[in-house]
Amino acid sequence: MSTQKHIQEIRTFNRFYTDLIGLLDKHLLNSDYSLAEARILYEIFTAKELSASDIIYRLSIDKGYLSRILKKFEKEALIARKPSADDARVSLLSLTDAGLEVFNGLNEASEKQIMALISTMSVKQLDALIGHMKAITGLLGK
Amino acid sequence: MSTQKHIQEIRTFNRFYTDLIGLLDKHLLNSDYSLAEARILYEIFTAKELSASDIIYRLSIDKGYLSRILKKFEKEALIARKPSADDARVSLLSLTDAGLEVFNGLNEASEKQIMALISTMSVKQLDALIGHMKAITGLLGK
DNA sequence: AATATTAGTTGACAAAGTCAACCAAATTAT
DNA sequence: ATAATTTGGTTGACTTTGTCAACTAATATT
Repeated sequence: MSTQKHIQEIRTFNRFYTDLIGLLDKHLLNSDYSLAEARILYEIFTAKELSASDIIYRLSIDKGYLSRILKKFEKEALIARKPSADDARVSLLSLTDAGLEVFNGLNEASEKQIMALISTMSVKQLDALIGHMKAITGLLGK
Repeated sequence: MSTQKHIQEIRTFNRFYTDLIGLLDKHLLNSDYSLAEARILYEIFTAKELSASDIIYRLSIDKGYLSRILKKFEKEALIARKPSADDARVSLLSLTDAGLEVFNGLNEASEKQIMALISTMSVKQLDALIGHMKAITGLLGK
């Protein structure tokens, strides 16, 4: 692959996901949740039960910030905290039914944003994007 | 495609790009530029010459915020403003050599972040991701 | 020529995120 | 066992990021 072409692919890819971020930010703005909040809900959903520290580790988020977001989530009844049997300092977090509903709503909205973005791209651009992902995969020997 | 599988793909995809956003945010944090700033540089790079209004239109960014960022860019000599011949209210923006250098640096750093993320994914996950993009493309009749 | 629109700047503010100090529980060293 | 250190989490004070409305100057509309 020529360097020139490679640079072009990087730009295509960067362009794609920065646009995606823009769209995502916008749709989250219309929702009542920030990107950080959406990511936190995702972590809790995926793990079923985890501690605040786990989230800090996975998302590299500030613990003070997280603490406040979790407080808000609890107030909105999106999450439940159960004291850990192993460690009295720790609360185990899980999504409530309301939390799951919010999480699903955010995911569905994301999907729409992705489709909206992809629909603005040409077949050529899409191919370039997929090709670039594959190229990276190849570079990594997978 | 079964609904269950479809939901799973959406989640894979959402997960991928929200993680990407997290990484991107972090690397931008280590740089001296915010995501908004990176996107603005991208626009100016792509268009060669455009007005602040063009950027507002393309990125749906607040004009007050943009105004301040452009002021900062000008102070750092990343951009040049040339009065438009057509409209005396408008300045046409372009990247300086310094601005181009910053833009290239940000792009390169992004690439590293993408590779870092992809390297954590399994072949199966990557296939799912690419498959999902293709599926969306197919749904859109491309 | 009067009126309305548009491009861009600025001030005041709100939201997002960071940092350091702190408390309580757990772990390690002595 | 207990003193010293580390870890999980909360809070207050702060910075950065982003929004909104008011304003000026130039352009477009009637």
